[in-house]
Amino acid sequence: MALDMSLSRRERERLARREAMLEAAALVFAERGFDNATLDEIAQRAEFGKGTLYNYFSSKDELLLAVIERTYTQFTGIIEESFAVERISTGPFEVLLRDFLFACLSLFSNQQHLFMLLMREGHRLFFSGNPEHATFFLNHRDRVMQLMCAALQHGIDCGTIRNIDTHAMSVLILSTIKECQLELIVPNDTAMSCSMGTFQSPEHAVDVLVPLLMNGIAAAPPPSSN
Amino acid sequence: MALDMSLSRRERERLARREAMLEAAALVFAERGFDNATLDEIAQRAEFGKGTLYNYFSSKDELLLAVIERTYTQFTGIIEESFAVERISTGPFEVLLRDFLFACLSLFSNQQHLFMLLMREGHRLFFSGNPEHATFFLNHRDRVMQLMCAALQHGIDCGTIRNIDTHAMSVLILSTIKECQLELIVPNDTAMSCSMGTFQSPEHAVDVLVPLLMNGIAAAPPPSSN
DNA sequence: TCACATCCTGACTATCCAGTCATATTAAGT
DNA sequence: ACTTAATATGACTGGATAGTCAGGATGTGA
Repeated sequence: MALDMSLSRRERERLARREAMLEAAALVFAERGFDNATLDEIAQRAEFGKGTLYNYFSSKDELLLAVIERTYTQFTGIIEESFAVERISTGPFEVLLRDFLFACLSLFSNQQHLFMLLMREGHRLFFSGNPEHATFFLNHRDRVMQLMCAALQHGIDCGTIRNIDTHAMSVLILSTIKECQLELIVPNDTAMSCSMGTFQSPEHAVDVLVPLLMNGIAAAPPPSSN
Repeated sequence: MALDMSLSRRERERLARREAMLEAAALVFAERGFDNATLDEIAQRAEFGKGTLYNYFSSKDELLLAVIERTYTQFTGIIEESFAVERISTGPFEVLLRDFLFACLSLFSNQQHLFMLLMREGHRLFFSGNPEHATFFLNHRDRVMQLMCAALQHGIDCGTIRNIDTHAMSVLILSTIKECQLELIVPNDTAMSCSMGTFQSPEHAVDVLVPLLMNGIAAAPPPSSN
């Protein structure tokens, strides 16, 4: 992102053009879905000719993978920041969890197209039957899981959470973020937001979810009642 | 499913052919994804000519919607059974939750293609930009949410769970099922099942998830320790 | 056996688009 | 100014497939 003076102008310009293409591709893939997105439209939005795309990416597939790679990097960045070692030892885990959920929901609320992209195309890759694509997806998912597990393990070690199955809890937390983000998008996307109560905002969602994740639903609430 | 004697043989045969087409379509949509599935292949698997499909469904889209409708009906059936009113008042909620999770994970483990279909194409419908499709998806999701909320509310009324936000908890439970089912599919689908520990079986997944959902992760575990 | 209706069929068409490549454009060096 | 290298361009091609339709099969009732 920040310009790197170790590169020549030539090289910097090339990178900038590549970025512009990725940006345009992310938008179009998110809006239309991979299969319905056309390289013509991506090229047009990036203000290049279609042929030029092929000077930077060897195929439509490769372009998609590059876009997803970029998005996952943003996401793992948030996990790393939220659960940085110096933060995790100090306060109660509940605060860390709040910050983390809020950061995730904010990121994707501000860049809904990135969320759509990950939802639509992530699963597509996994189920595509192409082992290379499935591996790509699983490796990234794996990285996210590992960061999450490490954060939880650290919490256990510090005694700020009880001794749980970190893997299962990571699945639970990450899946909740996904589904919750989906709800946050609904009202914007369709006039008809069905009868069900939806989360009003990232703040509201976090307020409601954190107690559930911390204390569960069992009849006897641990510290205070109701 | 069971033959209905109020229908003429003609009508029953027509319904049976329609079912065969839906069955074939579900398989092909799940394997290839909607966009890459061809009507030729669906027709071939159902052992009909392509033209015949159009005597039963007016377009590829309509065929997809019919397949998804059918799958959602199976799913809501499980929720209704698991949380039937006569069951919900009797035992501890934990048992109901175990049975429910197990029933879901079993259903989709035995019919993985249905799960793939819902994952790949459900979101596709929602994000497609086509309001009719988005509505279709949301209505079904809504129905699932309402059943789940009702079950939780009943648990609260009976005092078997504490007074939580039923909507948020429904999101949490349903999203966990999704992500967990994804993990259960991984080892079968790809030789390389990455470094992360995956759930071994529906039984194992339920054993691990239920305590997390019931008690959360907070440092002081409610009734018994560790 | 024939006439009529219902239903099936797959070759065909019209469309769409990923990827190519011959040509045009720009920049760099001399 | 001229040469050469690097890059951009978009018309074109080849392949794919959703949906159509004219004709064929099958069954039914007279």
